[in-house]
Amino acid sequence: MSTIGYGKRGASNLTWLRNKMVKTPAKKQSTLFSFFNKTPTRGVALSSIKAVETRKRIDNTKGKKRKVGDVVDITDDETSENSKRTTLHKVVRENDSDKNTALGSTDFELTDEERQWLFREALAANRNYCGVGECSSTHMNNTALNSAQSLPKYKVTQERLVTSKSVVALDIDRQPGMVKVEGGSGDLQLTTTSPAVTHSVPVKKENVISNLAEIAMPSKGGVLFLDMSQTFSELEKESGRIKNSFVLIRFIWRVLCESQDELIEAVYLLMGMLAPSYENIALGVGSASLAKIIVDTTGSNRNTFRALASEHGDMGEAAYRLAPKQRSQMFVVQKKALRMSTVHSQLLHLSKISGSKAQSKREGVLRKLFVGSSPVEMKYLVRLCELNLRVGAAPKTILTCLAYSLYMYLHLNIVTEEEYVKYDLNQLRKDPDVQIATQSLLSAYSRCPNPRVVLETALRLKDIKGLAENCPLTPGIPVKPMLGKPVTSIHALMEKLQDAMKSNKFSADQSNNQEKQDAAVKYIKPEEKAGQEHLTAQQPFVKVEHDLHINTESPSIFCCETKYDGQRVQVHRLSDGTYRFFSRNLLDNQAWPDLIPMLQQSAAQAQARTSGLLSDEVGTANLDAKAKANAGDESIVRVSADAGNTSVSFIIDAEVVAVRRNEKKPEQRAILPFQTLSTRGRNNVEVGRINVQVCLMIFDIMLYDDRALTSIPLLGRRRTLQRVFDVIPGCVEFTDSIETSSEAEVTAHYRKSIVIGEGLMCKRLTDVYETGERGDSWFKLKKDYIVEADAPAKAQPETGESCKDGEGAEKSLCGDSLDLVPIAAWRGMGRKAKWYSPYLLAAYDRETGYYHSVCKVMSGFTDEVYKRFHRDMTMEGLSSKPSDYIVSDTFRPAIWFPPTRVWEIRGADLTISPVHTAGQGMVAEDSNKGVSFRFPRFIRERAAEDKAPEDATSTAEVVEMFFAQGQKIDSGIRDDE
DNA sequence: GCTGTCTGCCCC
DNA sequence: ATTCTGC
DNA sequence: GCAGAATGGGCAGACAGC
Repeated sequence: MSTIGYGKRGASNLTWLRNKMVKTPAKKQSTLFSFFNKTPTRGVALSSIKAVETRKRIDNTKGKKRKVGDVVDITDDETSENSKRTTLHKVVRENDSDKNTALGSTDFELTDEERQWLFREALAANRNYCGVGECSSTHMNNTALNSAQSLPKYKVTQERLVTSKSVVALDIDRQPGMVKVEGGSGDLQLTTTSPAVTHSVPVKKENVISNLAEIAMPSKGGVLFLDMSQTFSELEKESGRIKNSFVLIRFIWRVLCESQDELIEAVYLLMGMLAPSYENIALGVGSASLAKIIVDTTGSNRNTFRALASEHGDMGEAAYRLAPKQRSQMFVVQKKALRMSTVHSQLLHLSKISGSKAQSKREGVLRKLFVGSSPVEMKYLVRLCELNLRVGAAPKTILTCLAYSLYMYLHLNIVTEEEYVKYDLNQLRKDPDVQIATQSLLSAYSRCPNPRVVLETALRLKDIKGLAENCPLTPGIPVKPMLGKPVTSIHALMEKLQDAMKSNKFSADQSNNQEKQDAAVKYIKPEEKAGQEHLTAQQPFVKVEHDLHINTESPSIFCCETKYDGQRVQVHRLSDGTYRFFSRNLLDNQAWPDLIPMLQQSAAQAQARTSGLLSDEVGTANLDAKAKANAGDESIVRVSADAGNTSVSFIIDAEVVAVRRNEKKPEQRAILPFQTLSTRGRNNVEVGRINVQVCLMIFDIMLYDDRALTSIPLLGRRRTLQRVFDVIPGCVEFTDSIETSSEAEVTAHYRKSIVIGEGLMCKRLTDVYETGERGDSWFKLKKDYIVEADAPAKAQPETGESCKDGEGAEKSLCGDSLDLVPIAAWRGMGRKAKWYSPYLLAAYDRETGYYHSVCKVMSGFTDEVYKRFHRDMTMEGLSSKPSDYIVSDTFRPAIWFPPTRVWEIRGADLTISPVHTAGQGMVAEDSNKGVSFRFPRFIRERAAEDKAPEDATSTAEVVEMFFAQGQKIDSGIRDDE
């Protein structure tokens, strides 16, 4: 008997065999083949053992005339034992009344080519679409049963099984509920267990496959999803970034050479994406439905799956382990090799499913994919569905590797294996030319985050180094926003800014670059005295002129802006006058139609002001009245348009905040908390029914009138901004900012900013807008980052207590922390699978003696601390929830703890919580809502003698603190004038 | 039509 | 959002 | 210092199920 199934095979075996294969001349491969049959490599072992039993039985039947139902093995040629020729015998029902199954008898041999191919397939382990073999009827039935049962919820009616001895091809066709027999004899009857549907599949003559190669070989070559899955697998095993990047480079290079038509899909999948983010693709498949589908398609059950997923901290791994590995033992199972483009299009298809029964339709699509995949493929299909590959290579790494691969392919013209292996990738890494190419691609992507555009541009131009220039900023396509880096004290901030000045970015090189990149802007290098290391605060150091005639000179080194607690938006106005809004993560954001007339007004006023055309109509426009108009109402647009050309394109960076702006008394106008903003509708927002008013706080401009401003310094961009927009109080404003070089002024602005907003942003005025994230020249300072010792006002006596506001005391300049009791925990996922994560924390109600949950924490623990807590607290663990713990019953932690510890937890704000129970009923009218903690993180464990659980922050204190900050927010009136 | 559950390259 | 880890 | 990973609170929206 020879059976080639598929299954997990040790890498060493696989490699060894593969090498053997490559090095063995074709003639000898038949020998190898039989060796393979008898060698219990993992995954074939089971079949091999059974093969022995089978062979014995066959020996007993020798000499008898074969009848239908007899077992004929695939053995070495019976007539010449030594020749090792392999024959497949097919014995089928002759004389069968059922015409569908009367097939006649066919014997055929494997050609060398076919055998070789089969061998390869077997070696490829999970390229599973080929399994050849036959066995005793008992064995066959069992195997068939197993095979079929491993399909989603099928069971096989045994007595109607195909009668042995045939090459049967099952084409599952990735159709749940559809199993098609393409060859063989008899009926294959499969019954689904849920729902109860029976498929009786007659084996038709026309489906008999006479040429094994025909069925077994993939329709075309190229790089398959299997190859991709194995690449992922390799990445996960290794931790070295460089080593892994070589694996990726090779893979992408292979795709370039062998499957270029699928390159884009491949790159998307590698990046864990399906489309540019601004296309707002969402699969609608989360962990719950994924779990269900995995359970279904592996024929497993919920508890087994859960246990496995929890043990490994990974649903993909659980799927991998549950996926049937012996599926094709007795069949030649042909499933079309899963192609990367198929995976991509099927997943994309998921996102397009909506409406009633959407869930089951999505499950159907996924089932098809899963059933048609091998374990490794399944593992990464699961990960892809989670859009979280976690193989240590996120989009940026992929893009870097893509640049290398493209470089090798396009610039070095490496297109064959021989050429490839000759190349030293380590050498390549150091090549300045390659580095330029890499930077160029990354830069292109950050300005045009659309893999398809970048790739197609590269392939069209056959060039990567010039990619950046050929992927310009485009209104309508979001750019990656600059992000701020947290700093923990004003002192640290000043140091960073000074350091930044020393490593002066204003080298001659850069200014040349800027001139090249942006012809519209002329940058004049600051005059430098010979030998001067860096510029001092006293001298004007930036001067930018461009054709907006903005004179920008400033003695200041940096600017400080209030950081508002709202939502980041990138606003684009296209030259046709349409507006688009993008979120921080570059999603197309439909939530702000009411901003359109405001911006239009602001731009029109500015235009009128600067061109001296300010009309009364524009100047006195009652925006509040107009803002209530529908977005489609052109009144404002028309009025503004009269004032000048307001369809000039722009891209600006801003924060949307919720405001109360329509109050008559100015002191009642206010910026509202983030939680209020978040209650606004998200899509199909109708201007007339908006319940939360918003104000746009603008702070940067990246493009104006189709000219990129990203390469001019912040100072120039700020001046441009102030020129092309007018403030409309409560609607469009600039962030409250100062330009300064003095620590005292920074501190003063910080004090102001933590009242108005959530902190301070500090930026060097010399910095260009570096789309993408690598330029960390923006710093953010928030109250809760600041540690006590570094607080600007050293008003707090050193008590060892956390930095908390005392009653009546002046507000401290550092954030809140709570002393909470860990009462439960879940098991971590991924790299935290060995530990508890997150922990559930509670405050103590001193009146009732109950513990009420406040938040979960997963941040702030080092691995060591995780280890220690896991070790110690497992022993303390309780199997069920103590009755004095008041927590939402939707929480199902893995373990509960007695109240023995107190942890200091730091966070930003206290929020009204629909799930946490501390202060329940005391903070929101007519509701049972409690209080929770935003951005919680673990700081340290308090010594038992220092603080007992009963001394932890009480629920009453939590409520008190909530109201204390609430007052602050409500009274935080903007200084409108 | 109401409620509960799940999802989100969600927003922070 | 925050934070830690490996490179 | 970067890149990656693992998670926090809480909202609207979309479905499923009654």
